[in-house]
Amino acid sequence: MDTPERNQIGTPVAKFEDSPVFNYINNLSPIKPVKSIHIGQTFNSLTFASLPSVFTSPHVISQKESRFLRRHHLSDLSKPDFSGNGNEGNPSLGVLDSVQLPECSVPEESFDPESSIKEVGGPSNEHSNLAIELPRNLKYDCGSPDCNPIPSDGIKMDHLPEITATPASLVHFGQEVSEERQHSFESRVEIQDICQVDQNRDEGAECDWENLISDAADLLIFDSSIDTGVPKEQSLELVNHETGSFASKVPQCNTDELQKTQTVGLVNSCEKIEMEDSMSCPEEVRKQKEMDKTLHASSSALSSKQVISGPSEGMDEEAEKCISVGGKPDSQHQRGMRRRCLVFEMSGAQKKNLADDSKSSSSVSSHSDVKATDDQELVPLKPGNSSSPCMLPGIGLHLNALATTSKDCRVVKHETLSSGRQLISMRSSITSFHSVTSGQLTLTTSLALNSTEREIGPADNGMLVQDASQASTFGVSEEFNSSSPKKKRRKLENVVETEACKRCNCKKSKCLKLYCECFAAGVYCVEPCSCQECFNKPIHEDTVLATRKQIESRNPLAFAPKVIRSSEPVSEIADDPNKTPASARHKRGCNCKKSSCLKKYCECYQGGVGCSINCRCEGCKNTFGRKDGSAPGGTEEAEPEEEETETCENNGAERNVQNNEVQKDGEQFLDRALPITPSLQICRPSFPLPRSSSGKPPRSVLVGTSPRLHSSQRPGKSDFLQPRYKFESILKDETPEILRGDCSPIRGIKIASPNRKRVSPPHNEFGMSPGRRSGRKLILQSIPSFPSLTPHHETNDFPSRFE
DNA sequence: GAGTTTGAAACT
DNA sequence: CAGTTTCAAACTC
Repeated sequence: MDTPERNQIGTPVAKFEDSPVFNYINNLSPIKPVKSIHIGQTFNSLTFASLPSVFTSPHVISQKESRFLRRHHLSDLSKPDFSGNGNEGNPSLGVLDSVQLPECSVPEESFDPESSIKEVGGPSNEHSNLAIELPRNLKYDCGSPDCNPIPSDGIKMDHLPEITATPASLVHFGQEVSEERQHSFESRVEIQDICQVDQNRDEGAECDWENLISDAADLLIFDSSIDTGVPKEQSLELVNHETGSFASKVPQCNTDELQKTQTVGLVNSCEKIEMEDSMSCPEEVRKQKEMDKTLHASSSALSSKQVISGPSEGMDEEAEKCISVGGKPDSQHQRGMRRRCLVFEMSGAQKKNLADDSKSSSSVSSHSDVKATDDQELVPLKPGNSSSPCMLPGIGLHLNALATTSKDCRVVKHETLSSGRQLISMRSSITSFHSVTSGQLTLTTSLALNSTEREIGPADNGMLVQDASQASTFGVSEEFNSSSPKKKRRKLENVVETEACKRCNCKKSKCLKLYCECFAAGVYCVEPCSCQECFNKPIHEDTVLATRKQIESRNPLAFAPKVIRSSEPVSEIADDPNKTPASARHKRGCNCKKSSCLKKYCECYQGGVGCSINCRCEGCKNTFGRKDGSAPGGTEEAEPEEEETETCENNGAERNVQNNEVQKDGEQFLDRALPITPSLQICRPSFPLPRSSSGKPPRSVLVGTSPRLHSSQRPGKSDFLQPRYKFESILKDETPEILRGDCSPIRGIKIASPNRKRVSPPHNEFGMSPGRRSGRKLILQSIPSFPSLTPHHETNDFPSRFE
């Protein structure tokens, strides 16, 4: 296969070389180059490992450049159309323009759209152009050249070659620069194949995918930067030679997007690369097999790279770069910014997930891999997820805890994916991740599950919410990934409704105090915010982080999720006593005096949870559960921490109910409960609860990266609740699914009671009810919520805990 | 949209 | 730790 392709490629190249002028002309007129070069280029880039030809031949370069430029132009052009905003303070745009102009003396701007139309051969409609441009623009914001999602078939055909060409060119560069890099690209390509397979399955969701892709592009960009790690610089340099800074950025983005984007052309190219044998349409089975292989390879590569690249700082820088590149002032752009901030971590997590998946159990491999890819895509979306403030309410400013982010991403996935598959993938990913860091797979897995569940919560709260605006994309992604889209949708909707619109109206706090909802949620302020003198923006990242640290130093729990939520919407909770928030409570409790805990002034009520012992409210009438225990739904809520434990143990029936709830919610509740802040998530899991006499875990130091860790532990009473849940979740996780059995109710009972008893050594640190709590507490301690963060500690802790 | 109420956060 | 002040959301009109 290689030889023939090479030959084919070679001829065109030679031609071009012969007539450089022709090339230049071609560049000017997008139509010709695309048609003539289409096949050749794709094959070339893909098939040829050695790219000297590319470099030698100005044609190729020019073409590439032109492509990049075109897209840029398109994005720019489209920008005004969509956003109507010029380049708002995006220096990058200006740079891009400058770059483009010199190279393409002929105004491609007007040209490009037309060219695209011409290429298509179909009737040229402005609408069609716009449609095309939109995806491009979106992608472009991300810096990705994906034309894949092009709506119209004809358009697709024409554009595909171009797209493929870019990636291919990238691949070439990588090869030349370093074999490692090439490997990474190939792996990416492989990943793309996987994505394609998924796409094939979900052909219906293409439209959504476009959005998703665009959204994900941001994340992807980060990933790319991370993935490339050292090689990244090389790639940048190479790119720079040709197109300049912009180009350099673009290729990275492209690669990332390519992975996620699923274009036929890409698929073919990928297949060619890896499968060279199967030029014909590859079968899904084959693809899957290959995907598995590729995933492993890619994941390994990615993981290694990630480890090397590490931290958020790099991430941030790149994020900024990407943003600058995207350089669109549009609301979307801002969203992207926000997401990035929040998602960042997500992206990293995604990468990790991939690697993890590959590493993770072979059994899951094929599915998990696929899932992983899907998850990645999903993750970005969610962050819109985020609750992810959006995505995640608390996820925190993002930058702080990268590790957390990864978890967050996972969590997000978890939420989206209620299906076993997803869970599995999650586990695997987590496990692998942990293994990398700490090396304790088994423990980590269980923990990971817990963490993931917990994480879900945060996503709901904050960061995820951010993307809520993009919920549509989510829905698509969710459907794609999850076997039970309905639930996911529901959750997403809820999230969107409740937290999606995190916005503040701060006037004096500069959005640097907990008064600011955005800041408190760990999210940057965004467009919808009407704050004044806002410092809670990526630009002031340092300030934000510093302030955050200060606040955390004062109160480690400051950014912890205030409310441990149940997954169910408030309405449901209220309606359903069984579902009640027994599991959900406000950590610190409220202090309401006049609102009777019946208004949103009450944080408990606002969080849709019942008041607990922790509350000092007066005249509590919280519909979700009264402080005195006379909760409408049940006594459960009344006194969350202590009562819950007691009730569970005391009342068999109640216990069952609770267990069921817990188990049911297990995923949901736990996630929500703990979740809000990534830091918290990390912290909690990683640290044993305060039971240790001091209350502050020694690990804090490790966790140390984020003060949050401390917070997680400290929390006093409320924390116990969380641990408990954690414990339950852990139990679930620990027990193999098979062993667990499907019967939820039974499961819950069995699992809960036995484990607790087992674990419960006689500890009454808190002086709570002795037996039960102590056991739970111990369990909680034993459970290292986040091994990954504190590998050493966890390793140490694990043996003792589990034993 | 302005003003009031409310309770958390911040401060002392 | 308690009391006070500040703040911004929630609420009312």
